[in-house]
Amino acid sequence: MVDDRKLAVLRAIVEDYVSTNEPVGSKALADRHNLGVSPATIRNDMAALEEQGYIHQPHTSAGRVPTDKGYRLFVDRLSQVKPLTGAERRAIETFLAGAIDLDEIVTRTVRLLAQLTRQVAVVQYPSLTRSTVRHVEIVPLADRRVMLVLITNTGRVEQRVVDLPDAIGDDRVAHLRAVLNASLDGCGLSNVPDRVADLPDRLSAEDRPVAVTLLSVILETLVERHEEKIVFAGAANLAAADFSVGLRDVLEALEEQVVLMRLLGETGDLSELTVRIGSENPYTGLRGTSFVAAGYGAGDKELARLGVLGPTRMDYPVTMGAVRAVARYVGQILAGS
Amino acid sequence: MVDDRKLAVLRAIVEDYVSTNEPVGSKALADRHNLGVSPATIRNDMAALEEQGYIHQPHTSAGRVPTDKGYRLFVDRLSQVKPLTGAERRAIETFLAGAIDLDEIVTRTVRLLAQLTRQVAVVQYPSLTRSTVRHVEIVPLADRRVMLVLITNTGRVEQRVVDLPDAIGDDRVAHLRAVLNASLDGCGLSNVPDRVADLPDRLSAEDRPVAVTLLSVILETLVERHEEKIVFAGAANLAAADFSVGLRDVLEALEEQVVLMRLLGETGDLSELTVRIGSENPYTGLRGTSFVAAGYGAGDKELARLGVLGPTRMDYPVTMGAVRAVARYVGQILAGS
DNA sequence: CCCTGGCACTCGATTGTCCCGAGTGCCAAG
DNA sequence: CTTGGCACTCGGGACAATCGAGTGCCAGGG
Repeated sequence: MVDDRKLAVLRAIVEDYVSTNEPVGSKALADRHNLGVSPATIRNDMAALEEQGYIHQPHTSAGRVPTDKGYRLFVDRLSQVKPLTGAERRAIETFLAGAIDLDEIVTRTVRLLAQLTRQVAVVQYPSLTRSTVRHVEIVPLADRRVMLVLITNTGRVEQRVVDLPDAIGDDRVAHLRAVLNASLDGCGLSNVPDRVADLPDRLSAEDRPVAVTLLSVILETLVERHEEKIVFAGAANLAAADFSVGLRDVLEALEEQVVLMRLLGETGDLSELTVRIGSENPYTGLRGTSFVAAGYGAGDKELARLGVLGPTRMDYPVTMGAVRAVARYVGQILAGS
Repeated sequence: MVDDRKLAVLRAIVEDYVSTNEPVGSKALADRHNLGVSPATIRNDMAALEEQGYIHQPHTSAGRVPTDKGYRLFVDRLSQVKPLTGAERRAIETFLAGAIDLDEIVTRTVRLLAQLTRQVAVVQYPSLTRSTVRHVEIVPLADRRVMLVLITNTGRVEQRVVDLPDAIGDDRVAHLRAVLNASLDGCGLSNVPDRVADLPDRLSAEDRPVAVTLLSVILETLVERHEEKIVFAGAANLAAADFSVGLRDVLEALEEQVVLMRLLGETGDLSELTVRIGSENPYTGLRGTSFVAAGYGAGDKELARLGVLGPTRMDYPVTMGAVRAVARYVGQILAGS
């Protein structure tokens, strides 16, 4: 039914359409790729492919264009991820190595990815929930006001100003700090609630109200900020692609954290690439776009995800190569810092 | 030369063009605005206005369109900033009041402004240089590694991980923390270099190398981060405006921190609105756009600026009203927190 | 002196028509 | 199963005609 030659034809159609952005006809195919058969034969194959929904013709007397299903088959079975050139690898490395803190790592990564793929790059901040507490700091600001700072092993810092029920002296601050750190140091963020459940009971009556307030803020921070921050870059590349229709929708989607969350949300194996094509996307405004995502993390835990959004008609092998490479390098950087 | 009636005509042209987005002719003007004169008279006035460069006709037999110079005159002398409605004010207030930290204030502000004006909003983070140190914190992470946290009176937090030349114990950390806070508390950030110049001399030989390292990082942070962070929102509104040409340039400009810096950069009095129209913009890609900016700050110091970017053909009175109002409210929020 | 109505003119946009060519589907022969 | 031939379809570009909004100018009137 779908023999090898038909697959070869489909591959050729995808490749040509991606590079020319014009519906591709049987003659052009026969010329450009040496398939060893005549245009007429190709026409027959095309008819079969269309019958099965892999390609589609915009109007009679036009060439064929791959459907989402066609791209899917292409990605799954007909293409190989294309590794980056040595020069590109080196560029990534030096560019990312210059980053001094988490913010900058993320910012540089997203720009890098956008530039590399000439599309829109999306990067999620390393997850709080999957990282561990490295340190808790309590900074007195006034008698009844402190700043609470949570530092994680991924270099992320969360801070909140807290108003306390009682005034509190430096010595008690030091004590609470010591207690909190003893309880939480190295603790996975998702385990924090368990770890601190009985903490107030172990404290003096004097310390208890303050501790309760602090703990509730800590827990709140962990929950509220569970919605992870996501940034994007390269919107200008959208305008270059001939996105005439729907550009507005795409821009809107990019500014909606929720939509981005859902885009990235799917869990996949680390170093496994996820490709979402056209109508496979969870959001209506993103029909017509495809999304290539990968998880990244320090060591072997997946901390967060990043990806690239572009027209359905994108160069999948190259894009996938770039995403995979960048994800790996970011992981290395995070592990090394 | 430019008598009152001509100005009225210019005002009418700007208003009509802004609302219809079509070149406006003499007949339409006579109909819609009761200027008390006939179309023929208006034609004469228009000819004069064109002669002086305030308006322009795309082609013979088309209506007139304001030039940048025309808009400039309109903004300077013919329009009044339009205050927001009560409902809008209340919405702003409640929306901004819910923010819990600086990041969220800025994020909410930029979204609010974008939504309010249906254009692209740009907000600069409150300047480090004009704020004061509220607290310096040193957090030991490992023997020879600490995290340095700088908290400012605007709620901004800067943190850096620092590798030290020597191992350092908790007691020495506490000592250094005390010394640094004693020197820097309440100090304007721009005065920090002076304030700490002689600090190493006042320390024991043992503490000196560590202190020097820390101070150099502090100074570095102040200088490097002097390039203030700028965020924007509402890019989708660009697509709605008929920006067919140049959209790409505009998006590129928005992602270039440098360009945004220059856009916002001009100093103006606090609560003074700056309007940059079309070719008055510092960046080529932004011809065709206008920018309305205002400074904001807690109390009477200007801390940073915010603004709105839109097509030259924008509703200036309304936009200016929104920018001014938002700037004031953000100031209040910052002052109150 | 300025305003007004009239009039001829310009020119972009719209509509309709025609034609071309790329590309198809089908069929009969190899 | 492949191939060459052939009739057919249909989008897009070129061209012409028409329409109408808007202008500039001029002569007459307050």
